[in-house]
Amino acid sequence: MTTLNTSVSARAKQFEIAQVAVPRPVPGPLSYRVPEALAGKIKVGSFVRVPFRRSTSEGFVTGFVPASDPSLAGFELKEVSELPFESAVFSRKDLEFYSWVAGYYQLPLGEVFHCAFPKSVFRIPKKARASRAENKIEFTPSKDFDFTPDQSASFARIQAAMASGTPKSFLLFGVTGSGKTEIYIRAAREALARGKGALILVPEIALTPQLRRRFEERFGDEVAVLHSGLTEKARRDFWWSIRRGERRVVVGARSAVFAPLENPGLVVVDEEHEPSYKQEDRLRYNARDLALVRARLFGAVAVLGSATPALETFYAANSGKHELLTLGSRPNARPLPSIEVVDLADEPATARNTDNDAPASALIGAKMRQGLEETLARGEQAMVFVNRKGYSNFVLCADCGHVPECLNCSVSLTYYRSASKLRCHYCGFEIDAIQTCAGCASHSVRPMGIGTEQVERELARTFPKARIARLDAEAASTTQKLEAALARFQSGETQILAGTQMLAKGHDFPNVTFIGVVLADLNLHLPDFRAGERTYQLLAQVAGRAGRADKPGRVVLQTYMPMHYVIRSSTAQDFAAFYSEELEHRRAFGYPPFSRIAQVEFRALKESAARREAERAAALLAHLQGAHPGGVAPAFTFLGPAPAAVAKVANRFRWQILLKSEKSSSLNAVIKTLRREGARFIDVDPVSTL
DNA sequence: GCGTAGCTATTG
DNA sequence: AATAGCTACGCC
Repeated sequence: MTTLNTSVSARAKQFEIAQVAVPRPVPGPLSYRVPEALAGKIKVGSFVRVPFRRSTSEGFVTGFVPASDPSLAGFELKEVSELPFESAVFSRKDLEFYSWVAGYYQLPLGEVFHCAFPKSVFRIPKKARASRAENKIEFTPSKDFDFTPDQSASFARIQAAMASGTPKSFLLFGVTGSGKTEIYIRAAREALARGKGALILVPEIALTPQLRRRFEERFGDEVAVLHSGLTEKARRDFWWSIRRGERRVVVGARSAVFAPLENPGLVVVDEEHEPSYKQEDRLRYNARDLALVRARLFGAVAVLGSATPALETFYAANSGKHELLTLGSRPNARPLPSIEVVDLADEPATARNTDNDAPASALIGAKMRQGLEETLARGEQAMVFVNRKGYSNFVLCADCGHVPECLNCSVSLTYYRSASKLRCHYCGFEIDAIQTCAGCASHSVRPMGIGTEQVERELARTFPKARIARLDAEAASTTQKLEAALARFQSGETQILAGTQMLAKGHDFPNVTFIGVVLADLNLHLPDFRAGERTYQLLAQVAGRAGRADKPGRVVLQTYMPMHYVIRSSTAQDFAAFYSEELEHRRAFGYPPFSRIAQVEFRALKESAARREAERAAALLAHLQGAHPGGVAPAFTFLGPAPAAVAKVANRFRWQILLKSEKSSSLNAVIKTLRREGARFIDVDPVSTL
């Protein structure tokens, strides 16, 4: 140690090298000298601009090392070029969280920064701004709803946990309409009362403006909203007002798990089972899992809410990892709808997929038609679900069997009738729909399989006087279109709305008393171990949209597999039955929650290269397994290598290996090895293995 | 010998 | 991720 009178300057000199994480997939932070003018101003958490290659990059200071650090030997270090903001943009606590994320997904810290800091946030140099005064004027929070006994009991548990100050997590298990949102609101208020913030994650907030409104009615300009649909300016303003502590109730989508709330006391994940919490590119994080981690690190209470929890979540609750809070009753006393199952095998099999000559009943069976008729006669509304967009899955030449495929992907093209196009759902490739077969020039090109457009058209033919509309990704291509379509349905202008699961999200249409599910088993047989779970969740969600207090709901569900456990348990609205059967399947095949999995993908322009890489990795994995001698069971297993379900996407061939391990640490070790060996696309805890 | 498409390695 | 630098190949 140096003597007292020299220590200050010695220390200043010693720690003058800043470690800067740049938001690019470079392996680690880079080292930069701190210029004299910025000495003492640059801190951990500072946002800086640094020279990078022959241009500049933005970066985040993650620490300091002495200039004498051996790791710097041989480098001609460059200097930090700019410090646009005086104060740090993240805290040491935040850094702890980012580091945890980087470690868990085994990606560079810079990748985490890329997600945590939306690019636009730093675009315009900021002066200290106090431009919100106009919002501050008069705000009277709307009144609380009365709690049911279930709500009161659940809220009391959450409140007690917040009072005790120890991090704790809950699973709030309650059907649609059981009042979960009201509990989130009161818990958020509880957090504010304790001088803390609240982070509320919702699956697709762009689709649910009502939810935002509900929070704003109660918290006024304490509310910040974060999602991808915001304009750059709106996102920047919200982000900085959270950072400055001006808005402490954050309602946002997946990426809001990184919102710069200084001191969250509550972290909520609504509809925690939703796959949209999983980011599917670059840093493939699951915001639900990260929310739990963030809550734990920051000493906050976590609440996961769902009517159809993910199997892993319910299992965790049963194992005592989360406290289970059940909401049984519905505060609006809406009875659960009656669900009738129609076995399509009993329906007349009249040319289900043909076009012009099809009878009106090809997709809409007798029971569903009758239900719709009665609903229309009563002046009420109906929704008809089919979980696939377009007119038909593909088109096929009845003479030679030719099916038009994407030029870039190994999939057939989906037929869009009204646009008269054939489109690829993977890369966007499209061609004009042609009546003449490209293979044999015959005119026998037939649409095969069903989609929303076909259902809409068939409804229009069956009910020529009814006002029918369609809602799917195509019809809701912009937020305006979506909101207009929803408004027309809300007002009663639309009587029957046909669409994908987009319909089932968050909206409350009190006049909807009938729901038709055209083909419940559409997703049941996808080659993915979660296909059953997804189907259960969708059907339960859809069924929950029907009926209210004075108007009982009715659901007609068409299926080819009425005896399948997923169909049976969802129509009986029996989560426990579904859970116990699904759990046994998972146990038998060693899938989560009985293991952790990771999917490794190998992509190349040539099929042979993708395959070679995958086989090389598989050989390495086999070798690793053999490295456990003396009859000790290998700490991991793997499936594959095999071509992906869609073997080519955007001209890149894909091969996959699925890793499984009961031990988290073993899986991590294997992933680390593969990364070191150059595997670029590893999905830790994948939600979909397709 | 030169130009360049496609690949690899590096970024402080 | 972006890109500077490198290699192999085609061309005159």
